[in-house]
Amino acid sequence: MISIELIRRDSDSVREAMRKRDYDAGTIDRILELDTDRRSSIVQIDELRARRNEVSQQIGRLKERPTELIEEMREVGRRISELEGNQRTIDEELDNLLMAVPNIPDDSAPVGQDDSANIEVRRVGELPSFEFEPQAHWDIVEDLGIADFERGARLAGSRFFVLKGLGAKLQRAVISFMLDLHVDQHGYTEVYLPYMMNSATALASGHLPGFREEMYRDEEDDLWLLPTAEAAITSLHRGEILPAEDLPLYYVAHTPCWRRERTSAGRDTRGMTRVHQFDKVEMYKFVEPENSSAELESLVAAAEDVAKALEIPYRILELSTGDLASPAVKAFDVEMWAPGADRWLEVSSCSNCTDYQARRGRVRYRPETGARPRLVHTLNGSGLALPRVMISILENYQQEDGSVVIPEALRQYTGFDRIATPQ
RNA sequence: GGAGAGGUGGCCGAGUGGUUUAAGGCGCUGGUCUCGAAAACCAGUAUGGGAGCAAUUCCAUCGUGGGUUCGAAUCCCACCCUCUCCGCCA
Repeated sequence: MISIELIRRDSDSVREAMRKRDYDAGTIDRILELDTDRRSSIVQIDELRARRNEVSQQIGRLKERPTELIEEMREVGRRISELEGNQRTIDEELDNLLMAVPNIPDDSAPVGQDDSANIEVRRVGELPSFEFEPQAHWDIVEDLGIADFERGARLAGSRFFVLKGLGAKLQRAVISFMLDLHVDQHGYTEVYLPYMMNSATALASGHLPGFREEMYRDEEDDLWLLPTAEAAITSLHRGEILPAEDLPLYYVAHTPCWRRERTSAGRDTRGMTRVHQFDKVEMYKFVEPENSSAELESLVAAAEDVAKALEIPYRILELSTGDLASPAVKAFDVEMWAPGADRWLEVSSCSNCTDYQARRGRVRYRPETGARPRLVHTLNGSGLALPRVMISILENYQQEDGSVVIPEALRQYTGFDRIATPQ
């Protein structure tokens, strides 16, 4: 949520920002209208309440019940209820609109309508060349018997998969490797989270209302399966006022992520490039506002470190204004090279959300004793998404004999250095 | 799932319809005293929203949301959470 004060103070620049994001700027006018209504309604209600408070105290001090005053206050009470009902309607519409407005893109973010306007910032590592025709991961996993899409579909439907034998163990190893790297090299604190969240949590991160159709839901208990750990971690400090010395807070979590993928039906249908359930290691930061730009850089660096350690070629893209997630003001994607499929795969998205989520979740800190609380800034980034990292490992490290060599950095976690025999 | 007990400010804790603008204590901040500190004493110490150039002032908030009443921390209803016991269970 962006601040209503900003919309009041500088609605033109907010409208301009919405245009950059291809978001309907018309809602800004409606918000301003409702804000005016809301404030005049508050003035009326508060005046009546002040009068009622005063008179009621008077009545309490009197020995006898003044029936005329009581009758008058009864009428005032009726009027207050009426106005309150009206204001609830205003507040509800205002909240709904405000909650749907995306964050203001950073001035430095490249302006564009969609991902075609993203900018490649840098490319690291040499693309591998093969003496043979490199296979795509869906063939590699089938030949080695380490993943099973048919049985995944049998259990849960299309776009679910089963990992088997050394394939399952490889994923487990990569998870441990990434968690350790972030904890040991970058100072993150590991957290284990509920894999479900309530609506208040989804609202704080901005996944409600915007991501509603993408999430799986348990209606009966008002629970949502995490589409990403980011949603949960945002609410770790929901409603808190943190002491300044606690900041910055760095968290890292491994969770499965569930997505309905309704909007991308038909895309990436082969293999495990785009699936309904995938594991991810997620990094998340709560920081002081002044530092969030620098913190975004180091967040990207931590994500990159995984690719570097695995010795897989990757590139960094800066997202255009039209491709930013709604809480983000600036974001970078990390894409790993997949030589078998002959394409880049997005394995991470690192975003600075400034105070957008902090305002929704009321996550604040006190700069110094006695000072007024301020909203923190939050950042999130994958570090990294498992299936696509698995794909990159399999496709980059495949051998002519059909086996796959395990990257050096992973071997202490896997306990094996090659997957050669079918599982 | 069943029964019972609870949820009050940063913390402890009083408060069962009206000078409660939430007692008292602890903590914290500032001050006096001191060479300095401790102790003692004095003062201050929530969050959000509104009006106002401002000083200031008003409103809301005692788990959450409704309700009763001129008036609710206090009474009623629903829900959430914590604790104890029982049941079930990895």
